[in-house]
Amino acid sequence: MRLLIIEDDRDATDYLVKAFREVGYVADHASDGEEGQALAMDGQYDVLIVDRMLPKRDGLSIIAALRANSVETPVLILSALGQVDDRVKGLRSGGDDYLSKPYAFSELLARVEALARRRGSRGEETVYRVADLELNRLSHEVSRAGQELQLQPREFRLLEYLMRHAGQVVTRTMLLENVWDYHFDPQTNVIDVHISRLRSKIDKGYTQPLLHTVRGAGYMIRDGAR
Amino acid sequence: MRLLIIEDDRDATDYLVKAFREVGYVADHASDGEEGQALAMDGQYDVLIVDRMLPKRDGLSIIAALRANSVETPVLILSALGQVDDRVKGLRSGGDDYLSKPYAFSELLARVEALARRRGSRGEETVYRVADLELNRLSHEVSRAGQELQLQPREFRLLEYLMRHAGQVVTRTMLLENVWDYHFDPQTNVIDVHISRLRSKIDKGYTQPLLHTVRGAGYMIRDGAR
DNA sequence: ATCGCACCATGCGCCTTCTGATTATCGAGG
DNA sequence: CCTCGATAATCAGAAGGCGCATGGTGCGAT
Repeated sequence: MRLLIIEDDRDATDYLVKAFREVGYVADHASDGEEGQALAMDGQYDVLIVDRMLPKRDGLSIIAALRANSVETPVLILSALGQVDDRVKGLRSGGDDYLSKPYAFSELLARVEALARRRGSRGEETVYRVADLELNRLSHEVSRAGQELQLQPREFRLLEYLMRHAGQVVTRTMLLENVWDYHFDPQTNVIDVHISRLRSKIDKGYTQPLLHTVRGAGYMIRDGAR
Repeated sequence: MRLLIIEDDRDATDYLVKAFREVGYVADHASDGEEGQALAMDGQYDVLIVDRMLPKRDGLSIIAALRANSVETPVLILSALGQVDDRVKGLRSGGDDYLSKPYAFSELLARVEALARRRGSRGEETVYRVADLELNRLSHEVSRAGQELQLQPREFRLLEYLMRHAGQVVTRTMLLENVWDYHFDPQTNVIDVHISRLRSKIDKGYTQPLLHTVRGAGYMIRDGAR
């Protein structure tokens, strides 16, 4: 699940990004209305979380602009206490939601998931499975053929991302963005190193390798039969 | 047990939330009908406590909307004295309940528990057990291998929350929200400190540690084969 | 006024992650 | 089929970060 948070309060944003990441969601953020709108315009997000009051361009006008360009990503509006006016009501009828500050993260999470579900985006599995390889996102357990494996945090995120996109080639750039939160090329072989270590844990000793290198493109995890 | 209180009177709400928390229930709240309905729609609660008179959308219409969406969470209606009209009576026959203000909290509690029980909801265990570690939510007693342990209040809440989610990684954000009621990052190591203290009480001197650190993710309690 | 609990700050130690060099593998073209 | 350049894999050392423990401070309760 990909989220975009458009919010100018730095602390609040950091807190949210961290919290969403902890539960395994990818959260980008924008600190003003223009930047946020530009990002959201691609329609690559499952849910947008938008502050009512923003520099450069307020939350409601962003939504209007998106809808005018037929970007139908559901939006959850954050508003200061008691600030919910009639326009917000109007928006809600469009299928979106609002939440007034202060709020509990768990509440926000619940609503975000509700929005995503309503829209039909799958609610995110708790267990990923590829052949006899299993990853449990709640307990952070990973096993192959029933054998428990010990992964490091980064390796876990890496595998989680790969398994979420099982059967698809995952590019290095995708990994940098979503597993490392790098938005630039580190010019090193970080990825290779971790792929190597991960591979030694999940594939070593098994006849059927699951983590495949796609030369020149990236990596892919899948039941190698075929 | 998870409760949702939909009530616009701030003081009354705070009082209830606190009171329920003291007896170990998780109580969310919404201050108007729309917000309440949105929250309740997820069906994540065991019982709803709904004021008759609410801004934006009155209590009965919320219930109607929920039932229309086949959300069958039992509802207890709070109504001003003598306000019990026929429609409310109708609801009662359907298995729900009402209570007129003013009321005693103990009575409210009893009815809420009755509703939860009638529904067959797993009413919430009163004793959590993980391996030889036991926590009694009613008596606030904690013991390991039959040995009574002395916990501080905060430590108790912490352990209670961890044990409720035994076998799952509990993130720092979850702890901040649910054990500390912080909705921001305190930028300190409060959690670490209390985990440390708790650990020294429940794990020190035992060969089998139960409270595990999941580096980069959070903490988890479980019968730690491993 | 005193006690005790919760919180904060600091420093330490270990584990994870990254780096950079080296070796291996791939694939295309001669 | 061999060679060569490019790409990927491996390895081990280093540094940084994260989590842990301890002692100190403040505040609320008794």
